[in-house]
Amino acid sequence: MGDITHIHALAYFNLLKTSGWIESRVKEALKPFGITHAQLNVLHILSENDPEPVSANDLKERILVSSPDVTRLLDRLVKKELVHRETCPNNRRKMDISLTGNGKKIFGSTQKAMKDALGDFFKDKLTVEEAKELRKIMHKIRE
Amino acid sequence: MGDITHIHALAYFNLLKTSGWIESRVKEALKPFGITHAQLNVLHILSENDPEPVSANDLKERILVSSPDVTRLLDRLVKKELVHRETCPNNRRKMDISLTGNGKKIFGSTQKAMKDALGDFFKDKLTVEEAKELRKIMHKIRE
DNA sequence: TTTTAATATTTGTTGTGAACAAATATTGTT
DNA sequence: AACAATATTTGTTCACAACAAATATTAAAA
Repeated sequence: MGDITHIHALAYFNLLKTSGWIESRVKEALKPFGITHAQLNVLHILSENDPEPVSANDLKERILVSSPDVTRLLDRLVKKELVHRETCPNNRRKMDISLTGNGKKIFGSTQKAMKDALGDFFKDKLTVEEAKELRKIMHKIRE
Repeated sequence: MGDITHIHALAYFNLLKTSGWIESRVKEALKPFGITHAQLNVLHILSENDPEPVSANDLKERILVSSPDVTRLLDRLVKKELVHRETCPNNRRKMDISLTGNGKKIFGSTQKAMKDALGDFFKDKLTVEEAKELRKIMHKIRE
């Protein structure tokens, strides 16, 4: 049992380390666009739902950020004109958040830049079988 | 080739997602101790070297934080009396950083709390084979 | 229908950390 | 002694986290 714990602990620390390693590469790739990883998450969610708008509350839940901060995260994206924010006509408590034309364009560019920056990872580092296995394990952990 | 990229991309996004998931659990586990993940990293490095002190510069390199911020990160730990900081007698440019008695105690408690918080992950979620495979893949990515 | 409760977002405040430039102190080199 | 290299600190600005509290709108109850 001691052994099991040790092996699992090593895997866990490696996971955090690798994730940090990847995140620093992502951050570097995002620098030219002047947006952060947190902001990219928002653009990603909005892009998935496009052209349907998403409410701030839905964003809050999908981004795992406490609700008070979504407003200010969006403030920055609105200021950069990447995101459009207007009160929902059906329920005037809600805000409809969606990508602007520029937001879509920038998001597309970041996706491309991230693929370039992570080229090694996508192409060379892992075999298809390993990538599949990795994905399977990730799902099992969060189960 | 399109398929390969897609599978690898899915694995990559899952890795970031899982890492975020784990980090949020770690953060929750650390809350009672009033220290952040970044601060825990410092305590971890100091604990590995204990009782030998570590210079701020060595910390900087092992923690992947730009040098200007190590000072203020340490400021907070010194203020909490978890860390001891004094000028190195051999080279008075350097600072010797080490754990205080309380720092060691708190670090020990956090390790225990983290294991409890991640109990599912350590024990139930992955088999020993999967944990080994995960660790192998993590190493391959950072290679 | 007025009151009350629930929902959705915003505002204020404080603390932490990232990024960059610049200052200081100490040591090593010419 | 002058100059460069090393190690840390300070200043500044921004992003984000955490918590409490305020506001506006809608839904439900009396």
